[in-house]
Amino acid sequence: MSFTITHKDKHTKARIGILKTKSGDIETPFFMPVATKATAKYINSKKLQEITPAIISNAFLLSLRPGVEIIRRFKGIKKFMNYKGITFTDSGGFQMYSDYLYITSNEKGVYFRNPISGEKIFMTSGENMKLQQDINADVAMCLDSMPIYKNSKEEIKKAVELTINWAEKCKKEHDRLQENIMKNKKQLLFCISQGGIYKDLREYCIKELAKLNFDGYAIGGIALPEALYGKEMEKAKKLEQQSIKIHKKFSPENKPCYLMGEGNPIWLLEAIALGVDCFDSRYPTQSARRGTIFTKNGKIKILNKKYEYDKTPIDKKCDCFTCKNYSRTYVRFLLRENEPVGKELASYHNLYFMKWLIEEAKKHIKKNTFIEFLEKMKKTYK
RNA sequence: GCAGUAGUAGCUCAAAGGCAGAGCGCCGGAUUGUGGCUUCGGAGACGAGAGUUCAAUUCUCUCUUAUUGCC
Repeated sequence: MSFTITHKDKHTKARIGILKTKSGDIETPFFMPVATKATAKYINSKKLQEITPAIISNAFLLSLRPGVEIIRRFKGIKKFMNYKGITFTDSGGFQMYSDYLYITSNEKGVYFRNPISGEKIFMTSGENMKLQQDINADVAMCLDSMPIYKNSKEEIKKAVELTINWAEKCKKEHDRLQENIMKNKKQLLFCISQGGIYKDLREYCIKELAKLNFDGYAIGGIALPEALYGKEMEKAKKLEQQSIKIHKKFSPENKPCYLMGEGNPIWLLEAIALGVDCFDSRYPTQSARRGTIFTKNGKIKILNKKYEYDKTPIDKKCDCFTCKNYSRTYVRFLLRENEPVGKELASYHNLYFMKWLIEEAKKHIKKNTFIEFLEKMKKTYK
């Protein structure tokens, strides 16, 4: 058993668990920054190790550059980037969201456009498994078909069918590829459910996936609120939570649940309350680079004029490297000047905040006070 | 002193006898399994005066400022 639940909150569905991987154990819940190209932008892997137990990279994009052969010669992404935490790779299914990269797909696989050479690439679900095995992260993700909000229900249903079809093929091929590997050295494989905001499609998709005995069950395609639901954020949140509830209801209780793409601190906590164990997002790092900083009192826009003469740290209550050493004025100036160090300091802080957030959440789950923590954060994190 | 050229947004420049635009800068909002480039809003201007005209920022004249050349 690769996942063990060690504590269940008495008042919500929040829980603490241990996920065993070939690189070691990781306590859930946890948050992974996105390190698409084997680095979180502006944060090197050693710094990353200080502030996050896991990262997720992108197998498809890494296969374009530097190419799988290079990573294979390092025996995998961990040694390639010299990161000692837990690593995940995403298949590249999410890149169907990108008009620039995605061409089309069928039951066998996906056609992508190589943005570097312009050539058309066809990748089967099985080839994707081989690719992720070569990159050798601790956890691989199934190739899934991610529908976008513009799609009709018919199209989303097709995406669900394709996702299930590929998941079956991925599982089979992954089992075959890992066949001769010792049990504690095996790469884990998580599937991803789709279905957009449609309850029946979500239910159908996760029920089918639940039959296949994956190591983890991810929820895909819902954490892009504006793209998915327009500007009605409250409605978006409700729909997201509805999807999570359906997913949880029909997925195995004793397997980790991964909400893909969620990086909004409060929404993330609410997802934990529903029993989600694992998250990833570009949001903290991307926001940091663009001047939105997470603090214990809420998001601030450091580029706003009111911080021009603010000599206090980004977050007075934070003891991260950035907050211990630098003022808002300075970080603001660097970001305005587009200086890489500004992006680094801001990104480091936002990731440190995510680490703090998850650690607090875990403490409260262990004390059965998670619901109070959630309510407090909702009030103070404006 | 004479001759030429130019005065349009904070800056660099457009256009047009009838609603004056852009880029940069400024102010604010978005940002969620990151190819790359972020992106979307907002505020903000016709050097001064007179004349021609239904109508002038535009044409004419005077002044003024800047700039170039010549004496």
